[in-house]
Amino acid sequence: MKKAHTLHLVARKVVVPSVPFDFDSTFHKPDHFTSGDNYWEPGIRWQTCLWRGKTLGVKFENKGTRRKPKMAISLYAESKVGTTFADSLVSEMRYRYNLDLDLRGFYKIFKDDKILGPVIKRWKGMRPGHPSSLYEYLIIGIVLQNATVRRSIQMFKALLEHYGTPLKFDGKELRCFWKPGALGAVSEQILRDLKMGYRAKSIKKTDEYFGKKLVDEERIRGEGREAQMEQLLELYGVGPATVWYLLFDVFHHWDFFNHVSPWEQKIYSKLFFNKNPEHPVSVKKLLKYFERFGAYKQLAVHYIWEDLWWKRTHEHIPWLEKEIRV
DNA sequence: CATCAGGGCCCTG
DNA sequence: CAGGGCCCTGAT
Repeated sequence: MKKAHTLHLVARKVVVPSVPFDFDSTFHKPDHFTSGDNYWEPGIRWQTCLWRGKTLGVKFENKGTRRKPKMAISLYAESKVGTTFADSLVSEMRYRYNLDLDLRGFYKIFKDDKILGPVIKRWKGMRPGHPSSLYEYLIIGIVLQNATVRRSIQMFKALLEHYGTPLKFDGKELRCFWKPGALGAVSEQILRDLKMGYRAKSIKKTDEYFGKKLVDEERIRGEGREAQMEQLLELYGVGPATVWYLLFDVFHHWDFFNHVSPWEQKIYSKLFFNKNPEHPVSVKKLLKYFERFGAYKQLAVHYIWEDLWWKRTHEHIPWLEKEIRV
């Protein structure tokens, strides 16, 4: 087993997110299952981050309130980092967690909506977002494919345990993602032995492609949705389901909703139509229903989705347990 | 015990 | 452009 690298506090920055801001629902998504690269408790999130080739520990702390947001970002590294580096990391986090997102338009339209209104009230200030780079998200997306939650977690943990770097910082020991290309010496068979199944090929190809720096995430961010979609679909192992996740989580499109996977279909059917999983509402009908949320349809469903998962953290929901199979 | 579908995608015909 | 095959796992 690899020995953990000990990191030291090298920078600390204060960040003021846009108003309103809810720290916990932004930095902890109960449906993003724990995998050993992050840890959350109310008011604090620890995570690892591979940024510009460095393996880092990052700690986010809530130092404000919904209406007067303020937070601290502490950076832990093996050796000193420059101001430019620290600033670039903070700016990346602002992007990934949507800390500057203006939600006022969304709230204004839907604050009195029968379904969304109460949810908005509960989660006012929650941002969508995802901690991963495009490469990292693709690996996660691949292990999500055609697998139940439990199996996906098992696959991701196996990868992180074998190829991730253990980091020790601020009393936590968490694993950091490997560099794109790091799986070059790992054969497809080895990945199969880690029970990746046929996904092994996609993981290999993705790693090889990103290792050669054939994808410029920054550049793709600057492009329009259609162009982004086209390029993402060209990647081996990426189809409609994965692209739909990517466009929301990595590229922050709130208005795009064209795909519903089978388990989500069952959950939406219950949530929006009170239909049991044995008789789910058709995908077509669900998509049509989401049209009511207009330019915010994906964001709206995210709010309702997260509301459900938070509910699950303090309440047993039998029909949901049956669907997710953690 | 055997069989089968699943948070999809690729590839073949 | 429809559908078979794929890894593994848990449900039946």
